[in-house]
Amino acid sequence: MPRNASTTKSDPVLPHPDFSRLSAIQDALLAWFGECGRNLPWRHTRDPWAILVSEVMLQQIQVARAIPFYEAFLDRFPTIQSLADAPLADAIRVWGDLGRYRRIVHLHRTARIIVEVHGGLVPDDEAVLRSLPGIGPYTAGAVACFAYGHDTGFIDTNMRRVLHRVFLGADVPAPMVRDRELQTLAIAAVPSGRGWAWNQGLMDLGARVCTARKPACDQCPLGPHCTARPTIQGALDAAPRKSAGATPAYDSTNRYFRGRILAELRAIPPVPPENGITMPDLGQRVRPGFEPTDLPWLQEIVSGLAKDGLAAVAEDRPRYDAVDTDRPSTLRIKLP
DNA sequence: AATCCGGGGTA
DNA sequence: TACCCAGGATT
Repeated sequence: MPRNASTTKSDPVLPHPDFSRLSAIQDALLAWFGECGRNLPWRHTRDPWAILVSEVMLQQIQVARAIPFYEAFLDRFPTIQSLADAPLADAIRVWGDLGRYRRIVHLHRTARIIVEVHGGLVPDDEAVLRSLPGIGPYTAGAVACFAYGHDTGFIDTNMRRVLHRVFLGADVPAPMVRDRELQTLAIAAVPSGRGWAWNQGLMDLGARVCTARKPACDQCPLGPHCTARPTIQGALDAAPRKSAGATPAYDSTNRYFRGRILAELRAIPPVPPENGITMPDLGQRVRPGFEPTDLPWLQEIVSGLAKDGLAAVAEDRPRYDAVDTDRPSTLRIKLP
């Protein structure tokens, strides 16, 4: 594969990927996947909408955790139209406490764009997919392959590790391998006509055999063909330690309180006369011992949520407040 | 290039 | 505790 010849001067020169046994590797992985592949809900459908929902949910969220959320979300929003028609607040409620809440805002926007611009059909072109909110190189490739059967290549954290080890070896430092180069490799490795099973199999192998910490090389169907196998243990032992300082307790982080605040906002009934919650009330609900001096801290986090499109801030005025100038305006927070 | 985003599982 | 997980947007 003439990959190095096409790289620019600024790119590091990588060892030539070993494709000499590509055919045997393809056969071995496809056979293993047929026998040992995971049984996952989104593998029983080719509905592009269901595939898109699954891929967005699975971005940095573990498979086992995503499954119940996937079922519940599609039960409530079985079609693109149903999500596009729904208020964002409904979508946020159905997303529940899955986390990564900006993604439901992006998915909601994407559903509306697909309805308004693409005739309600999920695009099958990766470049078009990448132009949609919340869809990057991985998700675009996954939708093109898993929904439309395109023989395309893409990389997630599992596939990156497997392709790196099998074709480049353990001696190539991970930082040297750029995403674009590895994606080029991924595309070149896809067996013609078998892209769906190949890419699903790569992910399963990375999740169950070729794991980050303890790869089970003796049980790996690609073991005899793997470039990294002879040196993988030494490379893992020599892996540099990353951490520099103590990580703060999670329940003191911005992230934790974003989740807590959104849980409170979701719990507010979506029907009148409920109209959000005041800042002091919100503070007392999300943080024990909340005091008025903590209001700026809370305001900061709420502003961040509002900037992400996850919260709306409205002034709650009495009906004839034009004459009531002494009354301080009260901010009420709710879902957008 | 670095940081942020949630939360749960694991060694 | 620190790392890991079917990434992407923002600055």
